[in-house]
Amino acid sequence: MTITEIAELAGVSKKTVSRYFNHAELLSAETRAKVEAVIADTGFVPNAQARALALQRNFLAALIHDNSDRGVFELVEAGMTEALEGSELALVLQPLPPGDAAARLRSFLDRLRPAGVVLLPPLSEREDLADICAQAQIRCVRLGRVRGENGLACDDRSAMATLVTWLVRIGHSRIGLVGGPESSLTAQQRELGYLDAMADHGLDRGPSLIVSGDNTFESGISAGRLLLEVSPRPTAIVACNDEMANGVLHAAAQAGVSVPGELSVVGFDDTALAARTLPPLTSMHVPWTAIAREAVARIMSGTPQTQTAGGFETDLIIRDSVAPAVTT
Amino acid sequence: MTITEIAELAGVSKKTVSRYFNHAELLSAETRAKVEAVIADTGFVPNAQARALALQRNFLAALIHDNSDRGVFELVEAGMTEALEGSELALVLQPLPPGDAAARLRSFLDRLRPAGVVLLPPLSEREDLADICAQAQIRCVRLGRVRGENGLACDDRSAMATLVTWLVRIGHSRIGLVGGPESSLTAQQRELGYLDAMADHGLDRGPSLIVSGDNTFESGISAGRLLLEVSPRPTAIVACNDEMANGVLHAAAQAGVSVPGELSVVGFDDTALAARTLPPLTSMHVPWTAIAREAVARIMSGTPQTQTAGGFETDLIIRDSVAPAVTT
DNA sequence: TTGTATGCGTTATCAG
DNA sequence: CTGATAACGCATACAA
Repeated sequence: MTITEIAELAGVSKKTVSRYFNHAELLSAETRAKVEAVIADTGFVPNAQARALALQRNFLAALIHDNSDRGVFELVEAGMTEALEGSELALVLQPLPPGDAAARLRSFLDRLRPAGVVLLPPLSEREDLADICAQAQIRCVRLGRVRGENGLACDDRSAMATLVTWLVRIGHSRIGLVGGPESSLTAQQRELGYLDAMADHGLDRGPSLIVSGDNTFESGISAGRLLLEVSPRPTAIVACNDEMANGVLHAAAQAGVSVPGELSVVGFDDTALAARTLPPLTSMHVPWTAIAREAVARIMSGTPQTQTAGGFETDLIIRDSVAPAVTT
Repeated sequence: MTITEIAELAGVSKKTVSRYFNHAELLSAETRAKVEAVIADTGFVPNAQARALALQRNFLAALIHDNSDRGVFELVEAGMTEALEGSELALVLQPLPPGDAAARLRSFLDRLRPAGVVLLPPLSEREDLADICAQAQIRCVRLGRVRGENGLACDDRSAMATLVTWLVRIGHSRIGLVGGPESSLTAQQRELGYLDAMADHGLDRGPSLIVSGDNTFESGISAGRLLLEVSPRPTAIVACNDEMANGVLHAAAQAGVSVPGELSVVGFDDTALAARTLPPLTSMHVPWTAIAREAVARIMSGTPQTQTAGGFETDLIIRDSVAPAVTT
C-alpha cells in the first residue's frame, strides 16, 4: 500500500496525497476530504523509511546520556515517552562513553539523523556536543542548563536555598552538604544555593561541612562517613541528588546514627528512589518529567531555538528522613 | 559523500561498493582491496536511511516493555546497549499500554521496521505479540520465557528452590512468599520453586504463607503487612522480585520488626535496587544483562529461531537482609 | 490549487 | 566476478 495507490483510489496525483500529510493547509477542502476518506478507508500509513530518505531526517527523538544519574534518566525517559505518545516519533537511547563522547555523538547523528536530540546533564553542559548537533542541523535541547539557546531547566540555586532555609527554620544549624561533581554546572548551582542560604542565616559553611561526590550511591556513602565524623556532628545533611542521599542513609546506618532521630537527610530531584529508601527521603522535587515533555514539544514544534520560557517550579516533598532539630 | 563517488574513486561500479558492505565474500580479493582503500581513506559510511528503504528494514533494535519492572528493564537495557555498542544498530524503546498492546505493537513495527525486537516479561509471554512480530517478519526474542521458539531465560523454578533450600539450611522453617502476578509465567515458575523446596523439606506451605503481589513496591508493602500478621510469624520472607522485597522491608520497619534480627528478607533478580536498600538485600542474581546480550546477538546474527542454548546460571548474592534463624 | 518530472542513496535483478 | 538499470516510497522544484 503506497502513496501511489492512494492517489489512484482518490483520483488525484501522488503529490496531492503527499501534501495531505505535509502541508494539508494548501489543499482545497474538497480535495482534502477525498484523500482523507480513502486514507481512513484503507488505514494507510506513509512509509517512514521513504520519508526519512527524502527528508534526510528520521522520525526519531534521541535521549543522549552518560549513565551517571539513573534516577533523573528514568524521569526524563518517562516524560519523553509520554510526550511522544501518539506522535510519529519513536524514542532512541544513546549513551555516550566518557572518553570520546563527541566522536560518538557525531557518528550517531550521522547514522540516525534523528529529528531531535535531548541532552541530559552533565552532557548538556558541554558546548562541543551542542555544536555537533548544530553542525548536523539537528534540533537539540539541553536539560538542566538554564542560560543559553536551547536550555531547559528549573532554578536549582534558589531551590536549594529554599530547602536549606527550611531546614534552618525547623531548627537545624549544622548542615552538611554532599555536592555533585565539580565539573557539573547543575551541581555548582545547587552548592551555591546552599551557600546562599547558610550565609543568609549566618551559619557556619566552612569547608569541613561540604564534601563533593560524583552523584553515585558509593560516593554518597563515603561523603556521609566523612561528614559524620565532623565535630560537632551535623544535625542535617543535604545531598545534591537522591542517589547520594541514600548513600548518606547507609553511612548513618553503618555508624549507628539514627535517621531522622539523630540526623536528618535530604535528597534532591525526588526520583523514584526517594520514596523507596528507608526511611523514605525528603527531597526537592525537580519536574524532570515536565521538562522532558517540554523538550519533546520543542523538538516536534520545530521552534528552532527558544529561550527558557516560564521556568519550572520545584517543590519540597516531605517524607520521613527529616525531623526538627533538638535545640541544645 | 555517496556510494557513487566511492565507486568512481575506486574505479568500480556502485553495485560493487554495495556488495563490499553486504556480501564482501563475493568480491575478488583485488577488487575488495581497492574499495576498502577508498573507504578507509574517505571514512565513508553508507546512508542508513537509503539502506533502510531498500532493505525494508531499519537499523534498530527495539526493547518492548510495559513499565512493570523497572529493575529488570534497567539490566536488560544495559545488556542490549553493551551488545549494540560498535554495531550499526541503535536502541529504540517502546512501552506498550496495558489496553491495546497488540495494536500498538503492530503499528510500531509497521512504522519502525526494526531489525529485531526484544520482548520483556510479562509481555514476552503473550503469544499474540509474538505472532505479530512473526507476521511482520521481524525477529523477536522473548525474555524470561524458557520453552518455545524464541525464548531466552534462566531456570527460575530451580533458582527459587535453591534459594528457599538455603534458607532452610540456615534454620528457617516458617518462610513466607510474596508472589508475582498470577498471570505471569515467570512468577508462577518462581512460586513453584518455592513450593518444591518447601515440600522437599516437609514444611508448611499453606496458603496463609503465600501472598500475591503485582511486582510493585506498593504491593510488596501490603503483602509484607499481611505476612507479618500470620501467626506464628514467618522468620523469613522471600519476594519474587527486589522491588516487592523492598516493600517487605518497609512493612517490617513500620511494624517495628527488625531485619535481619527478627525477620530475614530475600529478593529476586538482583537488580540495582538490591544493593541500595537498607539493609542491603540478599537476592537471587538473574543474569539479565547476559541474557540481553545474547538476545541482541540473536537479532544480529539473523539466526531465525534458536532454542535456548546453554541456559543461564543464577547466583545467590548474600547481603545483609538475612540472618540464620534462632532455633526455638 | 494541482500535477509532472526528478532526486534522495542504496540494493536487487539479470545480463555479460 | 562485475556492471547497467530498475526498483524502494516519498518529497520538492517547477510548470500548469
